Amino acid sequence: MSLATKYTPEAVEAKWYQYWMEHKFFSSQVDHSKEAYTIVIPPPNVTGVLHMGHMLNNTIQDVLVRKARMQGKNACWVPGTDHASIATEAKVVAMLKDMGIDKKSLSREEFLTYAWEWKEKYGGIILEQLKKLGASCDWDRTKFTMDADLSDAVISVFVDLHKKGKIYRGIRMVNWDPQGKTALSDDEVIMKEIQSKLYYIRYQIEGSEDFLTIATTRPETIMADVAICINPNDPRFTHLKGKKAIIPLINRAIPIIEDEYVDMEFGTGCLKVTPAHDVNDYELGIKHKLEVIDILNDDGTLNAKAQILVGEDRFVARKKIGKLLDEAGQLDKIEDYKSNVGHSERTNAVVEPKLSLQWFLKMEDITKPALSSVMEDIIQLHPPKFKNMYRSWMENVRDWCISRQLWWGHQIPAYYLPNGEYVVAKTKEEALAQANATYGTDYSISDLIQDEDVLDTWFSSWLWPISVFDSEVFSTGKPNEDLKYYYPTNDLVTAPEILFFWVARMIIAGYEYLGEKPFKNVYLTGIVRDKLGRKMSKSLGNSPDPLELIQNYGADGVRVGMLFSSPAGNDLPFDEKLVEQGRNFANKIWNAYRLVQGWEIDSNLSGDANAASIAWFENRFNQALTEIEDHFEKFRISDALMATYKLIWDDFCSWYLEMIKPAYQAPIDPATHAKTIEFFENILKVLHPFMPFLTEELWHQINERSAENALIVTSWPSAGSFDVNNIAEAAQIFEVVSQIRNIRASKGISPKETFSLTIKTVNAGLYERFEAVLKKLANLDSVSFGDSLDNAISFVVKADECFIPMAGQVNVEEERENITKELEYTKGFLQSVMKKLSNERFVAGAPEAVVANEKKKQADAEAKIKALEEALRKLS
RNA sequence: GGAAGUUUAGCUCAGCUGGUUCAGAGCAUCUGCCUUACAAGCAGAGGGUCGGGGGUUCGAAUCCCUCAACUUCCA
Repeated sequence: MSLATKYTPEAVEAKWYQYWMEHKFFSSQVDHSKEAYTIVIPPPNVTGVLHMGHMLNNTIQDVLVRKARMQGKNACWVPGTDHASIATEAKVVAMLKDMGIDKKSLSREEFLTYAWEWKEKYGGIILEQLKKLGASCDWDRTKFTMDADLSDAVISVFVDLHKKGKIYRGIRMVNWDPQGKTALSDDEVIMKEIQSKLYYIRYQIEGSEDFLTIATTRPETIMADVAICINPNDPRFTHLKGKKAIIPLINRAIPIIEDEYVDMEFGTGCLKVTPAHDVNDYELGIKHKLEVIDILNDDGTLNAKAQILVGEDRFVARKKIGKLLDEAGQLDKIEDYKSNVGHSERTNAVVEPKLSLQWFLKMEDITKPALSSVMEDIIQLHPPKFKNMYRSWMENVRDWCISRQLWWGHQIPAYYLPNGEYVVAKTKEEALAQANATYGTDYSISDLIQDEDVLDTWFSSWLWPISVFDSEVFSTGKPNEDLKYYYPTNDLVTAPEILFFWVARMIIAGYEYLGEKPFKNVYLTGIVRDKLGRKMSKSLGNSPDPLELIQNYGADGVRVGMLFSSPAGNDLPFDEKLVEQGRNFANKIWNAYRLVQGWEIDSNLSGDANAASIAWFENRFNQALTEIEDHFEKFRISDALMATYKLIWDDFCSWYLEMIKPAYQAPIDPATHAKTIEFFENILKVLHPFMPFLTEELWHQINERSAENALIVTSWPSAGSFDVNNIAEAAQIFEVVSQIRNIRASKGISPKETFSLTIKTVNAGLYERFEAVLKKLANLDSVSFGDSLDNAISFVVKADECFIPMAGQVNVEEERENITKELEYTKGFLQSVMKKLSNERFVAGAPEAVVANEKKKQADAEAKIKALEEALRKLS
């Protein structure tokens, strides 16, 4: 019957997770008699291993799901993984390289075979790790973004949007890695500050002997210039308006255009416009309808359009052209200059802005309902400060480039025809039929060539809240039973970093395909950082191994540690101390149970002495639960946890259990015992979402229970009403206890030495009700009422004077000093109150309740002053 | 360069529309305790001019202006 003095999580956690799985507590089926509560997991990358960010994110989801389940809702948490085109392809390429295989030597099919093998082997690791955390996902519903049905959904959506005219092919500037010969996403580009040079080049004005000078870091691109741009407000250049300039060395005339975009302060105030090789210039080119001259090959060498230096590498060309310009007398000077230059994360090559043909989704119309639903709080962001960011992005949204030059992913269902046209269809067969019908041709399957590229990974994950339930609705338009029941989902928990990439796009897809929001609440977590404030990352090696943490502190401890200091949207500065605190908390509860389970019950005993304590805790529990519910309501999860923590540690353990605890080896009365077990059970219920393993273990220790009575499916307690007055009275008693303990501590008197307490009060009834508690907690042999005592240490609580006789031990000077100090403070306080009350404008202007309050403060302070003054008189 | 946010105890943060216990919590620190549930613990204590300055108000951590520092997003 004796339990270990320390809680050991390992065995307990494995046991209960298996138990929950066996009894299918995580699984959810459509059940119209119950309200659905749905969360879809932000699918982690298949390349991923569990990191601290996942821990935080999934702990929050599990807390929400477990609470909803206990509240009788049909809780469904759908897990899954994301195929992560770029990251996975990079992993597979690296793996092949280790095996001595070059990706270029493989066909697409061969490569994909390796990729799938890799996915089967490593893709599920992260989900297994989530189980260790206690995640109560419905594992039977596990999905992968490249599952056949989900892929089908992605292709249907592409075809559909293309048919609606929302998807088009267009030119776009991408980050090109000339070494890897591939486009990079912005995330794969690392900006580095580079010491470079600013070349000042002289361009002759057509039909005159004048020159204008332009500063550029990229002189090798002058052959691609199509205009010179000046700021129309710049008085230095008014004479150039409408003229033309001549590109040095190749002597091509280009127009001088005007745009306020030009920074008059930078360089010479003149800008050369090279649309093919600079993003900003490209925009400028579109605005002014300029042609585009691309002088670079894919490998970064100059092509024939450059006319000179053809075949030279861009950096070699830069040096050479500097020399040529100098020789031609058209190089004014060269200055040192620091600039930020993008480098390829993988090859470290300097990234070249390059125009290429890509697929786009028109965003202008499709985003409208997604913007308004968030602005009108139909979908609520927590914390709401992210609404601003969301709006600015949605209002300035650019068309979404959805193609990627990769193989791992959903291949774009566009088929090119020998006649130079293309068709978009779900299958090659359909494409063929469509092609022949449209163009009156007689092509065969082998004439069709499918687009090489795959779709952006977000183009599949934006369908996630829909496609995990119903992958066919995109083509049929008819939602299945699952979708009708579970959609819209309730809460989405994710990181603010992907608010635009993912969250916004899910909202867009939700309205586009179902005319309904995908979720009601978006809880945005912070970033987990190390003590130095750095983001935790594998490359820095500053992230603890989550599984090791679970091993060392228990899953419950880790969950609590993660949540302790993570208000929504705020970064979490992680410190192992937090997890230790979580572990200690688990141990505290474990020991509280050890105490309670060790009691013997004597049915002859009366529980009268404990009635006041029981009544107080009942009130306090209901008060705390009300607060906790309020925190949950507002998605203040860490506050909800802290309130629970304090309820258990401070109120239940430190006060309540001490109040009712029988003397050593003495039995307890049945009424108190029963009540205490009831309180304990309620506490376990409230704590379960945060610490599922420990609570389920103790739940079954308290009583043998059948599966349907397991804690995970027990109903959540509802907060009853509570008597604030009773709680305040108890607080007054606690204050007296603390004061007496303080006297012992400051005078070095052993807690074993008993005191007798005399109280001067008009409210003796209160102290009588709590007499047993006072005696036990302050170690008193008697509590009596009466007038002031001599030779006693005194203190004042509210307006009541308390005396502890202490012949010979009273240091009169010290006592006087203490009381005087408090008296001074109280007088000062009273003065400030009186100042307000004597101010007519305050009395007239402030609300009635505020004035009444000040009057009450006045009365309390006056009573206290009276008591203190009397105590002081007694001393002399 | 454009926009937003943050600044309260040693650390991490609460403090809603100005007015109870308005200066709080947890951790950390200090002191005393191996008191038979728990030293992963118990009891007690100290600690802040609410970033600086100005203003509005009877009254400002809270509203306004300004300066400074940090962070993030966009370019």
